[in-house]
Amino acid sequence: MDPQLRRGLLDVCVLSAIKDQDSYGYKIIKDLDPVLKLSESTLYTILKRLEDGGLLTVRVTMFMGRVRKYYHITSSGLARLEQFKSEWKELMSVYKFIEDKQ
Amino acid sequence: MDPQLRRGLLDVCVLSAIKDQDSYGYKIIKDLDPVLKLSESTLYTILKRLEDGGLLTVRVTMFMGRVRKYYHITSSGLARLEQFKSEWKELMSVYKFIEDKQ
DNA sequence: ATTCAATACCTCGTGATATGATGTATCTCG
DNA sequence: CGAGATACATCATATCACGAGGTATTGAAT
Repeated sequence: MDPQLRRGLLDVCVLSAIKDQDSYGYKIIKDLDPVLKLSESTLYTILKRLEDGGLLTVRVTMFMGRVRKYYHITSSGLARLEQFKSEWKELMSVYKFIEDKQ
Repeated sequence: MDPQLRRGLLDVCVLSAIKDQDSYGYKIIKDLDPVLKLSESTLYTILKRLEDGGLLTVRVTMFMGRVRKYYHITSSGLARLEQFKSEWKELMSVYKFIEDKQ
């Protein structure tokens, strides 16, 4: 897929992945893999940005001797997902314009 | 609209705007305005990139004492629009994933 | 015992990019 | 004459995705 097109979905995809229940980096990548391939460097960049923006919070845990960081969506994160739905409608109308030309 | 989301559409919107008939910068902005607001600096950056990529060609003309550059879509440009349609399907499947979580 | 894959985190540098600010020049209308 | 529309362009900045590379543990296979 066109990288530009991907970008608009990255943040919301990650937020979606932790929406129903808290998750951690490695698992998010595996969960999203069928729908969207993410490298680790990309994901951790996104997670950091979302944390800085207050869209999620982090909880550090230990599991089998390894550090594991659980990410939890905030109300702002949920609002972002909500906002995305309306933005998608705008996007669809732009797409319609392009499609009609074809 | 989320700037990230916009980005994926910029190139194809511009290509769409010149698809049916050659056009020039100032007119492209006016034509796209109802569907997508573009600043001049943004558009000229895009046009330059599309030209460099061989997706369009430029023809310099004079009109009423002013320089006017007409942009013409190439077969690569048309192919890009074609490709966009299939990419949009991929994008829709990602969107479905996000939507289903809501 | 050693090797290798899987799990799990992270940082740094690079290249690509959109955009505001700014500049140049002409035509038209009041 | 002055303002607004027409029409182009460049530069600096900020944002961002991503590959490359790094650290460390567990568990299974050789």
